[in-house]
Amino acid sequence: GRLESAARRRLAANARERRRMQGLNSAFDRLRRVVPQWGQDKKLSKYETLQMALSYIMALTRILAEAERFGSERDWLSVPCEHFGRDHYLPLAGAKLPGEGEPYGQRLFGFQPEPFHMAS
DNA sequence: TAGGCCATCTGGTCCT
DNA sequence: AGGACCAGATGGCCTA
Repeated sequence: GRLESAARRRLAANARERRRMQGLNSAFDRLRRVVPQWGQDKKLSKYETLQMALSYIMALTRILAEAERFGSERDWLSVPCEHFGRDHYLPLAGAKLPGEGEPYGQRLFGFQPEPFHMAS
């Protein structure tokens, strides 16, 4: 009777939770596809995906800010890539970067994992 | 075999 | 009341 109904509700809740997590995971997959994966053969973990998205957004923001400084699009397009230096610009197309051996994330956009701060 | 990452189950809390 | 969200526990799989 009541025990059976409770068990049924628990099972339904489990299924909902499974679906919810699957939705979350498919969102992570979508994010993985738009985040750079420079020569990385195995997929980024969830944590790495979030960190990479953060670094990527910040890098793009930096590039946009640079573009603003150059006024017109024509001026911007004529700027040689070398202008930005290694710290500001990294080649696309999954090229292997110098400094292999280093942890993956640290080669990208100067990515450094930051310790979390506990909310108080 | 230890450590990292993950999926799933579960109970608690909040919201509608 | 029921669903969504969350965090802790647990067990499986993989790699160094």
